[in-house]
Amino acid sequence: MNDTKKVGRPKTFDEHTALQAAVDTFWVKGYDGASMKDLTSAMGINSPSLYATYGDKETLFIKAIEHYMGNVDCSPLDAFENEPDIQKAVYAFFEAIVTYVSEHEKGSLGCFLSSCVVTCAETVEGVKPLLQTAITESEKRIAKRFDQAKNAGQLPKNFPSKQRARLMFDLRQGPVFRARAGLPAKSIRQDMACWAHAVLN
Amino acid sequence: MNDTKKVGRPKTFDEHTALQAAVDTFWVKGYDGASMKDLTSAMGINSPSLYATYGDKETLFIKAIEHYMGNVDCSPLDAFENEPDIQKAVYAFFEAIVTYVSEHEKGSLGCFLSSCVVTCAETVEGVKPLLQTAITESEKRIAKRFDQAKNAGQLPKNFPSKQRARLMFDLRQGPVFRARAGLPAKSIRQDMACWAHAVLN
DNA sequence: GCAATTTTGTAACAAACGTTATAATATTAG
DNA sequence: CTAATATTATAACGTTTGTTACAAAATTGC
Repeated sequence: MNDTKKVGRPKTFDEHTALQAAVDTFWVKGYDGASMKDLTSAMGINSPSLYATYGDKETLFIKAIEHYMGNVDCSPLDAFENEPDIQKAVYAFFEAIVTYVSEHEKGSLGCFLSSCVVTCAETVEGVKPLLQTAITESEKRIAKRFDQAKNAGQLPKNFPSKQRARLMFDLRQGPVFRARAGLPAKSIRQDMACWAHAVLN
Repeated sequence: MNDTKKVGRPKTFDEHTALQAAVDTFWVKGYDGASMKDLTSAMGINSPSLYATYGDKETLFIKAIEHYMGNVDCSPLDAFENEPDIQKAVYAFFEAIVTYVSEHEKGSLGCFLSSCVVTCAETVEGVKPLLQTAITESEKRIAKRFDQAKNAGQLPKNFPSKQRARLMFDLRQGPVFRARAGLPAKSIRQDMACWAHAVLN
């Protein structure tokens, strides 16, 4: 699609890779806590390149959120969707949550949206709508999987898919908070079987 | 206790009131997003008074957290502890949560600890231990109330108080996140009866 | 009333902030 | 090879940041 030959010096960095580095930087330091110097260093580019490619800091932040929402694999949701047995799928979801929030490759803890972006919901324009979209989209994905299980006879026909999807989403925020607070993964994991049980019964 | 007469010009502000204003400012703007000018304006004092009374910004932030943990009434926990019937108490807890996270008097949304402080857990020294204490203390208060209900015969003798306390705490983080994202209180409230049911059964 | 003491308001400080002008560099079109 | 163009790197811009001297103001003890 975008293979039209362009005149001029070619970019020396990959836009998506650099944007991912921005996500990781914001994730650890927060929007206001991450300086442009922090960002350019982590992204491996100079500020003029950053401004030309992504706009100012606020625009970069919005794009980082959109990148996270659209391109980053959410391993807990993936685990939930890919496990055929619904009982095991719910458990796999919570199991994956613990790993996701406490053992992220870049060392950042918790969840980018609920441990970092959330703070500037009231101060950075455009953040709130994105958060709301992230919430509702996640819930839809979960509810869809429940409906599939209902059709497959794995769940009773009156199983309230949407409500249990919201329950699963809300339960998820607990481990996220605990991990960000520095509580060890082991202590968080102890409850996940119980949480899965609460969702299914 | 501290009624020893002191020489010198008397303070023109109340330490606790000003500290509460600092909490509210941090709550809305975050640690890095709140400037010293924001803080002094909200607290109604000049920077030299602030530094003399509370120390630098980081120390003020820690003291604000401690003030919030120790002096601010947590209406959801209060509602939970004061309602004699345990079933109603759990429901009252979640009911109070919705009001607390979406209708705070100063306009700040969510929870100070899980919507604001959490972001700088990795960057501001001393924050993580405080968050961990807040989590475990909350769980202890909830578990204690469950034990009382068990002794009063309102709950079965094998009711897992500590685990359900953690469940209640984790469930709480969902509404906190939703409210901070700007979702209306009405949409959050719809699930609270179900969440209470999940805790009790 | 005078000295001692503590807090106040103003104003300044260096450092760091987000952002951009400028010029050198690396590519393509003709 | 030359002209045109897009991206790079350096360095600077004016603000805002957190923090602190300084002197005026308000109290107590003698």
